[in-house]
Amino acid sequence: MKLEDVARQARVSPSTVSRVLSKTGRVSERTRARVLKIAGELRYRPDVHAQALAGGKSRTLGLIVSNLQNPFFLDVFQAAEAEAHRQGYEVIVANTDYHPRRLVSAAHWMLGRRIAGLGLVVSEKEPALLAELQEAGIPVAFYDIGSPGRHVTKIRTNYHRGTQRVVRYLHSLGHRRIAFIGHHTGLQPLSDRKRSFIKAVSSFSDEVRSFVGAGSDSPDGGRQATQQLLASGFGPTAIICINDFMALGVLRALREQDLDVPRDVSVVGYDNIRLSEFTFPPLTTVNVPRDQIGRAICTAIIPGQGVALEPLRERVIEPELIIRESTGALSRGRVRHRSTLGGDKR
Amino acid sequence: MKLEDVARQARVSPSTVSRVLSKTGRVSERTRARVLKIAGELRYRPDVHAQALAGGKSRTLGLIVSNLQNPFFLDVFQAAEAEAHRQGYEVIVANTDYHPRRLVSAAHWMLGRRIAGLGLVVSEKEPALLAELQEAGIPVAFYDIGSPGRHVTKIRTNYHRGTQRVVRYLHSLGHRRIAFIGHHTGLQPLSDRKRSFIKAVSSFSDEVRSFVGAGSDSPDGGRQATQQLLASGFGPTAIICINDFMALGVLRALREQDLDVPRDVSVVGYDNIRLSEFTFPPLTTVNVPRDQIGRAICTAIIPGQGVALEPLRERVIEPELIIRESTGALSRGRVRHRSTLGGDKR
DNA sequence: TCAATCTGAGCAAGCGCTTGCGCACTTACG
DNA sequence: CGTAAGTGCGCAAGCGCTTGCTCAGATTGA
Repeated sequence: MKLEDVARQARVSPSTVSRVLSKTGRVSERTRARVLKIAGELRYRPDVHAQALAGGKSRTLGLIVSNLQNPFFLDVFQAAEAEAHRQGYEVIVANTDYHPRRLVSAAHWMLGRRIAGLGLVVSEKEPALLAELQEAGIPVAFYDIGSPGRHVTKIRTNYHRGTQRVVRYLHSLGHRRIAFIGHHTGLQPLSDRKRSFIKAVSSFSDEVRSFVGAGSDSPDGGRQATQQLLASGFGPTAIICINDFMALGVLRALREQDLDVPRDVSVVGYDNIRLSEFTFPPLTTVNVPRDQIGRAICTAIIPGQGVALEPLRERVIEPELIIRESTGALSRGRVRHRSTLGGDKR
Repeated sequence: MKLEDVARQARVSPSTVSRVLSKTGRVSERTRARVLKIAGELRYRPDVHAQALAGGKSRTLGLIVSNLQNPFFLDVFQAAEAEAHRQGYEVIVANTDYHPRRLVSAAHWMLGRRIAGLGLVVSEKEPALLAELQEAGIPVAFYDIGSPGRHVTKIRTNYHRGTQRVVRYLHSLGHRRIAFIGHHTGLQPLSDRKRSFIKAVSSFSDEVRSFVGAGSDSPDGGRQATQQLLASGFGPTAIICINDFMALGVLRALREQDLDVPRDVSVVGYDNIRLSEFTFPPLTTVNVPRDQIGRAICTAIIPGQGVALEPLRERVIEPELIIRESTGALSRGRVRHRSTLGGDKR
């Protein structure tokens, strides 16, 4: 079923059909109706490839994320998709699993699809890629990494401030031995967050001690990092996780060692994913508005809106502490420190 | 950067460049190397649209799912994607949120993209759509719905058997008042599962009583359904959820009413999503191998493999009960029945 | 040594659309 | 009533690729 078939049946030229379908150009009401009718009957579906080729412009946006399994990224994707649809655009996603190589191949794949704009919500980076994107001239929006520039918008949340608030909050509850659990510490934005933690902690002079552990970005990663943390003998009274997704595993690991949250150990996540309300106990966390991020990305990369009007832009979103039940005042009794348990993996 | 540019720089014809890049046709080693070199230097990225148009065939697969937020679907998608990549294909996803209308528009969108095959992992259906897909002649794989036929493969897991096992297991633990919590009961495959439950329960004569509740396919849906269930006065000693995702909310609702799992109420999920290991308590569930499903879908719709060789196929995957800690023997003491609480919404 | 075969590469015809331009015809205006 | 402006539609030239066909030159076998 091609445009030409519809044209023939409707006894008009292909151009007319095209104009009717794309609502451009002048067509009489009668003709329009006839064409529409025939097109419907024939179940005509325009070929996007031909449209893209002939039209030269694309209504597809690309989004690359680091880990779709982590609800944070999924939420950003769905928010972006909703906003894009609202503006008549589509979005295609790709996942990198934090591998720079996959970042590059995903970007190339999108470039081949002639996307109108690209959103990058990843922690890994690849300098050569940035240059290539600049060169290609398509608008790009980064979250968390990179720097604004020509055709490039940077969106970020103030992680530093968020972490600061969490540390202060825990300090005010009496916690003095705090651990941080993250992942992929080799990637800059992620190690920046670790450093934010250390800095925030050290602002309380030497009174507060800290420890940093890491696993993969998954509940299981959180669990393993926690097991190591507990085996280390550090004996934290509070654990700050780089995100809620890992915190899921932290809670489990604690439970496995018969440590009660928050009585024995307080736990704080980050992101405020929907799941964080459903953990046991419900997780204290920091809200990161994925919908705003998703929308900001679209606004930034949809042509004729963001970049065009306001060349280089940086958008900072403020974090908000959400206190639930996984945190509490330091209990009088010392934490049950089970360094012996750490060694029982025999 | 177009093919022609590369050709000019390499002093060969576009056809030769095309043949080098697509590894088809005979090209001398020298020429090949030169072309490859130039293409690399120029950062040439073939335009998929032009390729698709000219080549006439597509290496893109479509996948439509009901709810990407539910890890079950995400897992199927990622499994399918991995398998597709292995075979040199790409996959694009669309989400319907259980709306038949969105199913149709997603399918049309994919048809416009001239996908090579379509996988449907949805619970809603639309008879007209099936006809249209048949007519379009692209291979289709259904999960859970539809029936095999020309160009159509059906993949399913034996939900009935899974539910049966769960019910038997709970019965053997002494449970006699069992509730089922599902969602979108208006959709056939979903109501089928509800009926499977009722049937399984009734196989124990009238000894076992049942109750069916429903919410949306989310933790929150599970939570709300549970609140209603508890308010109903039915006083279940065990709850079977249509999936783990909803079970997350069921656990939370129970906790909110100070009901202990499994002492007061046993809970069983379905799917064995990764998260089910991280709930409190870890969830007893039924494994549904998403990777197998994803792979089966690819195999079925990638041309020249599934459908072609073996016209109509149906593939059934067996479920396996996974016992964790959310289920236990019925405790002697009656469940604390808090019908009073049910009424406190004033 | 000559015809038969093979090799490597170019020509050109599309693939299914969009769109600038032009043409015929209608309507408005002085 | 003549000219100008407006309306409705078709023509044809691409968009960036793929691929069947053709063909010159190298290689081979009897």
